[in-house]
Amino acid sequence: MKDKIKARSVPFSQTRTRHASETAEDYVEAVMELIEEKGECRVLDLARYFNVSHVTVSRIVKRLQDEKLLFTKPYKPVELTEQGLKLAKQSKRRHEIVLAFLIKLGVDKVNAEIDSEGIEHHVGSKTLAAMKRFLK
Amino acid sequence: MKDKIKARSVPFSQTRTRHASETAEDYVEAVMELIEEKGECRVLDLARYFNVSHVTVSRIVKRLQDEKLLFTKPYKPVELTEQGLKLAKQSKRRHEIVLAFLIKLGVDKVNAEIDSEGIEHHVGSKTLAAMKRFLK
DNA sequence: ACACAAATGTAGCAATGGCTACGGATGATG
DNA sequence: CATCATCCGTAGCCATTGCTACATTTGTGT
Repeated sequence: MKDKIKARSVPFSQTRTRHASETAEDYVEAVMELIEEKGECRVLDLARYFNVSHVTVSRIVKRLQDEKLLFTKPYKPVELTEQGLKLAKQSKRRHEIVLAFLIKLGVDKVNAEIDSEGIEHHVGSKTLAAMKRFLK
Repeated sequence: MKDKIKARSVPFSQTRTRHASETAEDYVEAVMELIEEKGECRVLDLARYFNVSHVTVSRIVKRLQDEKLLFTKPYKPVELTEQGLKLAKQSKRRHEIVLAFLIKLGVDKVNAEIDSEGIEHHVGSKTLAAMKRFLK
């Protein structure tokens, strides 16, 4: 009798689309942070940061270079493009808001840090705005 | 000079671990919902639900069957195991809490639905508890 | 200048989740 | 009971993100 399937595809498509750029956001944010902390960002720094092998990092770095988010040369440090820096600042800000939000909500710091890493990539502008209102 | 890299690997590992089970949670929840709505859950129902091809669905169904979350036979409907049903109920409940939370926070329904799909998989027990407190 | 350790790159494998194209199974209808 | 549309499975492709093992580059120190 062909009951209609609830149109849940939209939320899921959105989620999948965001998945695609999660890595990019995490990486540019990490590069910015590492450059601030150490003056430069090496492949191995990123590998330690994300707890993955340097091979995984260098492949992703290559892809993000194609996407013009960062640039590097063989055996040289990784640097952000203007576009990459912009994305990094945006991501960091959103990350900070989500983290502060969870803490104000009453989550302990450790869990707030863990959950905010996962949550931040799925927070749309409306939800982010609501979190900002809550923080005031 | 070897500045120490902040131990961010823990949050990221957690996030990746959760990624691994996101698909499982989405699928068992969808199967439960479709059985409730239509009496049975076919591969094509899931394909329409997630807006992916039936091939993708049947491969994932096969994997989840190996993981004892659901079971099926060729050309037959998909059903949940006890374990799968338990996970589905858990996921659904968490999903509902996150959704209600976002709405109470002031996010409109459309965006709350979209974001809750992505967020729910990254909400740990502490954060979930905080959301429940907020709902009261 | 050489030698060695650390950093990076390359080759190649696995798992996951997308897809199209094609073929077999099922079930409803004439 | 034959036919046909729908459903589902299989083959085989791609991209992403993991990995180990091995090769190469860099830079430091003797």
